[in-house]
Amino acid sequence: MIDLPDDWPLPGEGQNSQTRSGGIAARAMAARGQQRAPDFVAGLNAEQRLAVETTEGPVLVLAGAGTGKTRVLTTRIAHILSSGKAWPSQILAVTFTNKAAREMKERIGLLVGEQIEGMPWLGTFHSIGVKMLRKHAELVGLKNTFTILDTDDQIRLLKQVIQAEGLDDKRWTAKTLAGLIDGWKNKALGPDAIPEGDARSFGNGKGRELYRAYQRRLIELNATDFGDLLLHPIAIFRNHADVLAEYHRRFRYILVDEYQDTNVAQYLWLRLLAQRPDGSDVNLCCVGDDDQSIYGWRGAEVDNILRFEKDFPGATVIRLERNYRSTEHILAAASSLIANNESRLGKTLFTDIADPDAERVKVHASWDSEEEARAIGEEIEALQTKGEKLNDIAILVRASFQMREFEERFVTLGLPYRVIGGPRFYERKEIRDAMAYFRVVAQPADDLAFERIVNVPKRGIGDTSVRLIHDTARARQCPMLQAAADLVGTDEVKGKTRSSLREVVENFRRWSQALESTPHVELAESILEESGYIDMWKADKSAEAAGRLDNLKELIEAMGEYESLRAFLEHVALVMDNSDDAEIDAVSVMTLHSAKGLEFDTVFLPGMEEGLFPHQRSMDEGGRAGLEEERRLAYVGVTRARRNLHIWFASNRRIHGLWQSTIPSRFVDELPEAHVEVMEASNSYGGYGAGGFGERGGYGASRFDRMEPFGSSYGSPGWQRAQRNKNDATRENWGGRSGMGVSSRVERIGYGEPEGGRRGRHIEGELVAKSVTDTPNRFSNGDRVFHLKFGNGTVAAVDGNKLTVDFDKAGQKRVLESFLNPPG
DNA sequence: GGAAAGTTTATTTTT
DNA sequence: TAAACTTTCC
Repeated sequence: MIDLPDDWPLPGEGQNSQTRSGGIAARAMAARGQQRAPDFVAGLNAEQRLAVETTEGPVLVLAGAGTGKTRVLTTRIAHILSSGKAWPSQILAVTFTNKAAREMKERIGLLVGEQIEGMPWLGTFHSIGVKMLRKHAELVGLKNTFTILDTDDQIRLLKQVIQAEGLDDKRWTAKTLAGLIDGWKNKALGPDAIPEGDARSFGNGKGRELYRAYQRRLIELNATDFGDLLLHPIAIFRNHADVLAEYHRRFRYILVDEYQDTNVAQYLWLRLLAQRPDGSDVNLCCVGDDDQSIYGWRGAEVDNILRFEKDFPGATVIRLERNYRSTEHILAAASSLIANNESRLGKTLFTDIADPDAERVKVHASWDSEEEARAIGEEIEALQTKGEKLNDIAILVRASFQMREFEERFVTLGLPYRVIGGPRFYERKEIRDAMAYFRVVAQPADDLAFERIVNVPKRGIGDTSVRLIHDTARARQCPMLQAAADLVGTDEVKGKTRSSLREVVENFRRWSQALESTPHVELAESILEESGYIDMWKADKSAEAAGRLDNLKELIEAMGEYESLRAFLEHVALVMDNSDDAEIDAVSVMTLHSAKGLEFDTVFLPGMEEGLFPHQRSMDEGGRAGLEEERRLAYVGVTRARRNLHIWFASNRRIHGLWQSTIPSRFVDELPEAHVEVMEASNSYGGYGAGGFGERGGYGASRFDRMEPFGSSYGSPGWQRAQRNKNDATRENWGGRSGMGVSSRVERIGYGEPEGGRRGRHIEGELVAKSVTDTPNRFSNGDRVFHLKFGNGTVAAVDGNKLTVDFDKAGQKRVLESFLNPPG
């Protein structure tokens, strides 16, 4: 990926456009025999077909959920290629995520006949930005070896900048400033362009200076942050007409996926590329869904999509409303929900597939979040028994703290699940440390990386010495590595520190030399060995150490797939994907945000309560717009389901450690009654309100207490349900798993009393424990054991039927004996 | 340099 | 409540 001089004439592509041979387009045509226009559009509906065939002029495709958006996008590209309208290298296709880019590549490959490598300009905004910036880096004062900093580096750098300004970095945190700068960059504002008010609001009015100093430091470090990957190209386009003209000449078609998620910077970047000065604009096609815009808080401007027709006069707007994913009930639920939003272009999904057996959307109430998790767990087990694939089931939550309860439940049930989202591989400490070593080798000016690892492992180069190196470097305007090398020759550092530093400097010199000659995987291994980094973890006897060493091994292995160390570093900076192993059949648990673009047969939406969903904070901070974004998020959730949708709300939920009583989300009441089935509690007693236990004494006032029920809520499913269950709470049987029933009852009663919640919880643990204690312990200290979720481990302590186990991978956990087996 | 005690703060996340 | 982060103390 490191700059090739030029990449558009592809191997096999002739100069003469009449005699194409070997290119993708040509291959596609050949594959189709003599037919001029391959029949890609055959299986498309009229609107999709229009979206594919309207290749000229600005086009906005409003593609509702499940209407074949990706299919349109990929077919459109295939169509452009096969009809000879453009070479692969003349098409710019941008996505937001690497996953989407990858998927598009694959699908175009399938359409066109072969895995294509010929779409050099298909990628994420950022990866295309990097590509452009590597080519023209010097125009903004960078070298083309520049490093891409991630959020962590960014914050560390900002901290230094704040301190250098003589500000208190407690009062003015780097994190806050990072947020501000990100916001400015999303709007494409440089230090000189930010509003005065913004500039004054931070750091005793020094906001602007800090931003400026940060940008200066980035250039000195030969580094960019994510925002710069778009802002630098924008600056280049604006200041160097010749460069922009080159891209104008190159691109004939521009396609943008998820247009509703673009921010101002991305919009400007696109517009610069799409609008030629002579008015013969590049053909722009944006695909998106205003109803699925859920990233406003991250700078996305729904307005971009709402304004499209004004921005690009004469635009063709095509609506895709025919849904191929969900049942009519689910679509009706989605439509009725989203109809409550004001700012939208307006679409209504429909399906032609009549399914008389289709189940209505099911609304369930539960007493609290724990019961919610338990009941959903049971429902999933029932589905499993019926032969449903766990892979086709998902639990989508508003906030990640909700996931824990499900996880705990699933571990107990031994139900395989996978959490999507969560901490990424490349964010782990050991990986970042290793990467820091590699970064210094690849780019010696990377002071942030250098600082990170000069004293890792500990070599006696403490804060004082690091500061000295830092200050020396700043004074001489040279990289810290250089400054360190100079200092070694002086008396400014002494003793052990001096010899350690000499070794570090010497090591980096040697590794840098080896960079061009040694295979990069081999080099990486020696770096980690010779630096003592591997030994550091080998010597560490904490639970995680073994796992960290494994991760390092994995890192080195992953490296082998890239052609050079630099290519690998770039991959890590830009493609922080989580690989999910689809081979295992497991329930997916994830946030609604990460569910966008996915679909499942059965979807559970727990936590449908005012304050959680819609989230209180969105409403407080975003007002009406905030609420509408929450509703779009709910819409995204609903439209993920193909056949079954289960909506849950609990009457009580623990928020910041305090039990709060909650009321059903207004979104529940916005569902159409005809398509909803309010579920009776068959084996549990849900219900709204603490009414069954008399007054809500003991909990303290909930902030939801003051809220009025919404609209005509009394006739609504949520409310009816609530009324019915009000008084059932103490009666019903708990038909759960053996041993648990009793405990639940105890717990439930416990909740009725002030502070009973905690006690109930505790009691449950005890009871569960007792119910299985009859069998004598099968394991004792030091035994090797296997756990379905945590893998192999060694028993560290036995306490009744609860064992403390040091798992090789997962660390120390307390688990029930019954979930342990002998290894092997 | 590290353990212990105290303090703070609790959406959503990609690149 | 509980996890992350800071400060304090040896």
